[in-house]
Amino acid sequence: MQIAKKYFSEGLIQLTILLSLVGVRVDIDSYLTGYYSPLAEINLGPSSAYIQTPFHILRDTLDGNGVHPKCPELDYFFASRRLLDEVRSLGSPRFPTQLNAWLVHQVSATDKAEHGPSTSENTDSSPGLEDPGDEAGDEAVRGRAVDQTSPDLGQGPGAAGACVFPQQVDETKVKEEEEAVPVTQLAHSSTLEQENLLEGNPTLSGLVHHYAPPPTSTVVDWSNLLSVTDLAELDSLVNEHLSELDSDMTSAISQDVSLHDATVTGAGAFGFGSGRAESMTVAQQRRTTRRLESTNSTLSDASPGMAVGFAALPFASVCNLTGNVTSQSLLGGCLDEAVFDQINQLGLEGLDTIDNQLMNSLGCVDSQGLEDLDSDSGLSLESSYGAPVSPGSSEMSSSSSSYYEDEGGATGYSSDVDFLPSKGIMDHTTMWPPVDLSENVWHDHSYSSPAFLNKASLKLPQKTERAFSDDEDEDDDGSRLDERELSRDELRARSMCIPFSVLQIVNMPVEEFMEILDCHGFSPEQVTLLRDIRRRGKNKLAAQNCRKRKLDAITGLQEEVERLQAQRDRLLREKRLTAKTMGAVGHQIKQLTRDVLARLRDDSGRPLSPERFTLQCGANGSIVIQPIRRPAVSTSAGNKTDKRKKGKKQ
DNA sequence: TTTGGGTGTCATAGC
DNA sequence: AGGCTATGACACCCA
Repeated sequence: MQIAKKYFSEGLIQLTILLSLVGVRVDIDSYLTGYYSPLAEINLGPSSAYIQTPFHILRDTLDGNGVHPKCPELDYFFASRRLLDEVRSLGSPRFPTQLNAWLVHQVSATDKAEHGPSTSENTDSSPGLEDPGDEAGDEAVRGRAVDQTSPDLGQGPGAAGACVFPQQVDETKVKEEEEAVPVTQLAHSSTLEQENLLEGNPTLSGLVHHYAPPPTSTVVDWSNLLSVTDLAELDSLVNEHLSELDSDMTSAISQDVSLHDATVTGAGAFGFGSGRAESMTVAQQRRTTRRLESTNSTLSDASPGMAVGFAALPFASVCNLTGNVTSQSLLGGCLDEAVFDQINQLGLEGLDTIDNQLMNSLGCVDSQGLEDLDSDSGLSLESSYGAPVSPGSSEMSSSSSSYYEDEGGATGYSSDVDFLPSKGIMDHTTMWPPVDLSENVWHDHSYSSPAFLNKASLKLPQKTERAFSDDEDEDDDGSRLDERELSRDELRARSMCIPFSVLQIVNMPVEEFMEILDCHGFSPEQVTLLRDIRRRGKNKLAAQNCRKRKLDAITGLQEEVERLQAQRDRLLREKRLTAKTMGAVGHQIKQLTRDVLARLRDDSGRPLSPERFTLQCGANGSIVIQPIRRPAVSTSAGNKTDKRKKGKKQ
């Protein structure tokens, strides 16, 4: 046996070198020499191989081949990188693979002498695995497992037995913490070696691939799945709930089989990888393909019917529906309803996201509206309507000369001439200063169109034209045009001998307006008219502004509605896809759980019944085998409680 | 004749 | 207290 171990060790090293040279990640030293759990790698941040080393990029490029494959840092990197690839390729908990290796370890440590063939051999029902080549491969795995086992591994989980039941938790807890990482590494290493050995060995690879259907389309779709880009949010969410799950794992009764390699790392890997998933190279896709095949190989080696490959097919096919798959489909780290709770909370998060986006979008509208509301200027027509300055603005009011500008005031509809000037009154127009007569901008509907600034394009109400045409047919065209443009207030002002235009009255500062009222000796009627003209003029502009803002708000809301509808449709599609994916993952997890439990043995050597036990995964990677609580127990307890309550009532 | 949009004006609230 | 702004409501005009 020592010769066989030595043979396999040396051969493994050589094979590792060869595989590394051709780009296949094989890491033995990382698990034999150091504590480099992927969780620690992630937590350590820059020290993490996944983060710090650029080899994961260089490795996939031609330039990356320049890195020596036996570089120690590369080994560390390959350890985490391989784990990430495994998780990425599987998209589900890796515990079958790891537990498979763990069982190998168990057999090699304790039960080999008693049971002879390894557990994997016992569980192998595939006829192909009965092939001598497979026996050799299995033996190789066993040999490596034994060979790589450090002295303290003999006291590891294998020595502790297949299952650690609750009463053994206290005794083994400390030991588990100390030995979890090495055991995990051993498990991973052995499993990986098995995979890589299968890949590197044509015979074994062919055998395994015989049982692991590697549909190319599925693999490619899986790669597409990994190129999902909308996973960051889900990853963060899942990470949070993984920590919550960790706190809930109060009854750890099994060995730490480092499922966190698949769970936490998986979440972290997708969290990190989602951002750059789009840039996944062809080499990565090929590697992913190879990983998936090797994963299938491993599980097919154990139980073809329960192989992950079969279970992953619907999952991958579901994920094939679109590339926009949420990360729940890729997590698979939680084995219980927490996954679906995360999905549920994902929906809430999504709603929150929608709400936030909606609020942000509405906030823009509101802010704009508030800006308008808070604006001292009642007019914001400067940019929209060609009005140079808001007449009602404080800035405008502070400028004593600005109201003489040619401002596009709204034309009052002079058609409603209830105060038509008489001929005598019209004579007062000669008393007006020339500047007033030259300012025909009163009637300018520049609010609606800047073109109204052009007098030639003025469009006067027919009624106005008709009204003035009755009185001023004999006037020349120029003066008649001026009269046509007079608003009702302008006519009133003229009739009241007020030597100011409406525009002046409206736009002059309040101080100046008050001074005019006080110093010009106007009669009370004239003062009232001046105040009314000013009030109506300002209110007219305010109404124009108000309507403009209303139209803008309506337009903005319509655009917002369209955008939200599109977003809603997209989220609904994602929701449906996520539900399908999670259903497939749940099914897969159930299958894998049954597979794992079928491989485990209790103290009497009988396989654990899936009906009696279940697997729970903690955020720290620990796998807990928990007995299923019978509903009848709780029911009976509930009945007892009810009886007690009834007794108390009686 | 009806209808919808545009506009001015009034009333009112709030600043 | 008075002015200003915003806005709803109303009336009118017009295509």
